[in-house]
Amino acid sequence: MRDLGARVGMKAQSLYSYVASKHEIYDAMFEQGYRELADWMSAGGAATDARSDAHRFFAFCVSDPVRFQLLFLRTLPGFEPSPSSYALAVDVLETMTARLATVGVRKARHVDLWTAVMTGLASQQIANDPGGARWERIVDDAVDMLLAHTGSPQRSRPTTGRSPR
Amino acid sequence: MRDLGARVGMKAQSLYSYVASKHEIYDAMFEQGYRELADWMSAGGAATDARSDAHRFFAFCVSDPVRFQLLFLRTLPGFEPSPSSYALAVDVLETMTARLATVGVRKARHVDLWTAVMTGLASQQIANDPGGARWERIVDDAVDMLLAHTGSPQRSRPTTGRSPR
DNA sequence: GTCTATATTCTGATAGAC
DNA sequence: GTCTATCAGAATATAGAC
Repeated sequence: MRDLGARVGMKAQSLYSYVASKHEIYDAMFEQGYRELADWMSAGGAATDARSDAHRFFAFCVSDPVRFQLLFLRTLPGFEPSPSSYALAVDVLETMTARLATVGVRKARHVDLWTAVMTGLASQQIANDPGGARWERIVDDAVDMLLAHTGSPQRSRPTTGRSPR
Repeated sequence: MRDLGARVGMKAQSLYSYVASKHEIYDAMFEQGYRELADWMSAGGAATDARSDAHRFFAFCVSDPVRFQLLFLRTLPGFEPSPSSYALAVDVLETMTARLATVGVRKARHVDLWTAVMTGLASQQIANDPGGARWERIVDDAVDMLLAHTGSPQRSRPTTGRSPR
């Protein structure tokens, strides 16, 4: 609270004129994070290319490790999003599920697999090669693998000429 | 430190007869965690079945979320493992890489892809379905997908009769 | 709308008695 | 080897002056 106050030119105590508690701030950040995700993904245009979508999501994750931790790792001690914030998160994730359906991913288990793979790539990048690109470089690889396994047959191997190995 | 002291029947201050600082404890836990991982994986016998290896690793991760966070997420503020602990971690991970080579995964980028997928599955399980099995259920699926993409041709589709869809 | 003052509790850590 | 006593500072939060 002191750090935050300093950042906005206030004493920590003055922040309590605006929010009731520290967790209320976490909750607002959680909600804002998911709104940013929705904006970020829709800014990429219609979901037609699985690779570019994956790169957009990956970039969103690694561009703000703290936000990534808040939205996807949920490791903040004692924090749980409020029902309304959680509902927003579910809503945004459903929109992303719809984008996946566009490239032929329709089964719930396959959507779960996509989220696990993409967040896994991002978390390893953040944890083990911050500032680098070691896991970013295999995003394309991962997308091809996922599409081959989960996508509709006709879109599972787009002819981009960049297939790995 | 007070909680820890209480757990071992001591005042927090007495712990400082054994360790110099809290971070020294973190470091010991980090080292112990990787030793446990090495023991856990080797207890599964020789690495011949990618699926059972994957399930072993997944179980190791979700069986202790705090340890998982310490070893693979690295989100503890201010903590970095000591050089010797880090060296141990690298060593254990190399042993796991050797296990992967057994099932035909030899390229460094493919090893990175495996770790990202497996830790991704575990972190999603821990964060979004603690105590459940939503992501555990797709471990087999993920292994088949990974092997098809990264394994040696002859082992990429083991005839277990459980291949998904 | 922001401040000072303060309450309360907790944090990691040290000194020194027994 | 563990204790009591204590420290210095940080945490979240409230009350009330200006």
